[in-house]
Amino acid sequence: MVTSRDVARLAGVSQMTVSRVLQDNGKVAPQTRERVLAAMREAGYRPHAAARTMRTRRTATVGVVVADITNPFYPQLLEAVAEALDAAGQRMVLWNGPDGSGALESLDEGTVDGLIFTTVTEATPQLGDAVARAEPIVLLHRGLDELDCDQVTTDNVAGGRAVADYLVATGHTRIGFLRGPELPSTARHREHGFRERLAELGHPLSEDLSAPGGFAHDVARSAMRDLLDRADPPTAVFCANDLTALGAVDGAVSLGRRVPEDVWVIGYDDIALTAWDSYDITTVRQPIAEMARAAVSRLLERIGDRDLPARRDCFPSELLVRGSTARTPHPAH
Amino acid sequence: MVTSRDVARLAGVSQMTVSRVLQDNGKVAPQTRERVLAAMREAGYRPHAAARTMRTRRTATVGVVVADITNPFYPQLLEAVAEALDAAGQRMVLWNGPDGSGALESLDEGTVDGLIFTTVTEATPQLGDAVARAEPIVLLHRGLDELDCDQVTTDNVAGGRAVADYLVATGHTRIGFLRGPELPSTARHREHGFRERLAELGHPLSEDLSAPGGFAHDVARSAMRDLLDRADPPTAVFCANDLTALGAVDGAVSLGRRVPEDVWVIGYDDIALTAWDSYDITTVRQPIAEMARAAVSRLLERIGDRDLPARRDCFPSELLVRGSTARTPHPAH
DNA sequence: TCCCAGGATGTTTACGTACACACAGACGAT
DNA sequence: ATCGTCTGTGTGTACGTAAACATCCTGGGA
Repeated sequence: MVTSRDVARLAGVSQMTVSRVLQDNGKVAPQTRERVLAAMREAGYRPHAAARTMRTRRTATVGVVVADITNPFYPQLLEAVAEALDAAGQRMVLWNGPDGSGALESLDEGTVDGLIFTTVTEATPQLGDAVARAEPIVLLHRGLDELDCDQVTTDNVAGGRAVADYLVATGHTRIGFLRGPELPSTARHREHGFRERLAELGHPLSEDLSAPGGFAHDVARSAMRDLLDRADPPTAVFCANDLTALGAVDGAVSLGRRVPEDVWVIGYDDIALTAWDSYDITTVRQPIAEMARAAVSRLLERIGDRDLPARRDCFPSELLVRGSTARTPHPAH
Repeated sequence: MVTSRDVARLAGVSQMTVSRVLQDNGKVAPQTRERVLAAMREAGYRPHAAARTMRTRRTATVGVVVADITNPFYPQLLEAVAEALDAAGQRMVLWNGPDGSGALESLDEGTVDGLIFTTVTEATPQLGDAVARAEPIVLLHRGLDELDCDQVTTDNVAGGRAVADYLVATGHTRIGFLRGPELPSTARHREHGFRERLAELGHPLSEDLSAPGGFAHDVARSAMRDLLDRADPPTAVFCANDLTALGAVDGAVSLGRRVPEDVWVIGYDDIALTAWDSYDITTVRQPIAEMARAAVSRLLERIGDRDLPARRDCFPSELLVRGSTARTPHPAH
């Protein structure tokens, strides 16, 4: 292995001067710097990351936690996060799975400088402790009301309300709902806004048309089949997220029902798939790339200064009407 | 920060004894070990990863390179890789993008112990050098014939041949092909097997029914539209991968054509989406989880002993017939 | 009873980098 | 001429862990 000492010897300077050239901030005479750079190239020198980390307490690495990478929403989010991190010269360690404890351990071991959680469901003691110690942690996409830390989310309540407005305005009265899991803030807020606005408009959500859709395709598919098999099925179904909406459409398709002729379907997230011809699903768009960039820059700020006050960024969302709803007049029931 | 020295002081032993307890291999008396473990818990001790790496030259971290994480195939592969790494106590650093040079640099800086490339397209000098230095590198999914390193792939030639057999046996004569990019071994081998077998069976692929489908949905969609808009369109189209097949189906749907009544579509990879009702696409299955496990265990072996001879694991693949082909009799043309 | 084997534990040091500090030389102000 | 300042560079050391080596102690065999 080639060390900075070897480079120093080759360039006829001290090891410290090599280090200064490396950091590119210290004062080094131009011709000395050139000599050192030449020696580095000649020796094929690469600084040893662990040694640098040892001194600086920085890893240039950020951890990202995702509950389920096979949900197409997360690859889209991850792509944007990865791009922002890459632009900032940071590496990305990925944890897949509902349990973020591995990531928190890594933070304690100094393997990463900070963490982005995209799928928190509750403020575990471990997470609460880390936040209390002012560890650099940003919640992206899903938030936690009770936790005082940086959070980057969208206004899911407003999104839910927008869907309610839309469905009532288009004349629906038998409105179904495939709800998500109980804990994620996204699912809770969407449901809350949806229910609240429906009630305000005089069409409170009928409990027998509300079914657990999970955040999974197969769960949503069978829930949709159950809804459609009733004597008086819903004319429109709002789904907790896009993956659920895809499942709902497939549930309808599996029964020979047509969307939107027999039933309207609305999702949430605007994953790429929903725009494809076979699905063409009305959904609520989140500004994924902007959110990812905001989360990354916020995290890097906090890594630089842990004393910053926690901030909550809430991005707007937008209803995108596609073929699963408006392109056909709503069937009268 | 709590160090092993603090723990040692608390337990009334030397720092080295703490280190021995940590490694769990050295000889430590049971009651001493208990005392040390108690002190660790009391102090909330976490070993400092960088310091350990400094001494052991091991990071317990593996890098994974993926060209495009939004292609649903890769999240499925990544999920399996992540699970296998997690089970082995390894962290995963992810690089998204066609360029793996960042990962190779990380290897040089000692940030990762080894690399898994899932989407190599060519043996760049950088990659060749790393392999020549016996760096732990495994190619997963896509291979490189000319590179002497560990590779875990499927028999894409056999897969291509199986599709040719199937289409000819079911009576197709006007067979279309949406080819993938030129470089990836998967695309090349599938095409080679497909062409070869078609020729053997007396139905060589007609060049005017072969179109560039890329490995992207939108490219495939418009290529399919072009094919179907011809005076004498194909009765079946084989696509370079599933994402391409999804695009092909959507291209057909966008023209009001029906699958399989108007045209058959076959993909490759068996991503979860292809089994969903709205697509229901015949495809060639790869044993994704097994491959991921093989790649991980192979990489860890090589990290342990760089002198192992390079090995190539080639897994079998299997044609899965679904609704995009066989469920309806092939229309006579 | 003595000695030695072998297990348990301690001491010293090195991994490669960057920080704190020291110091030499150049140059301008007094 | 003297002093102080500033720039460029070198010296010593510390980060936290684990390897190598040293040392202590216990117990069993002669």
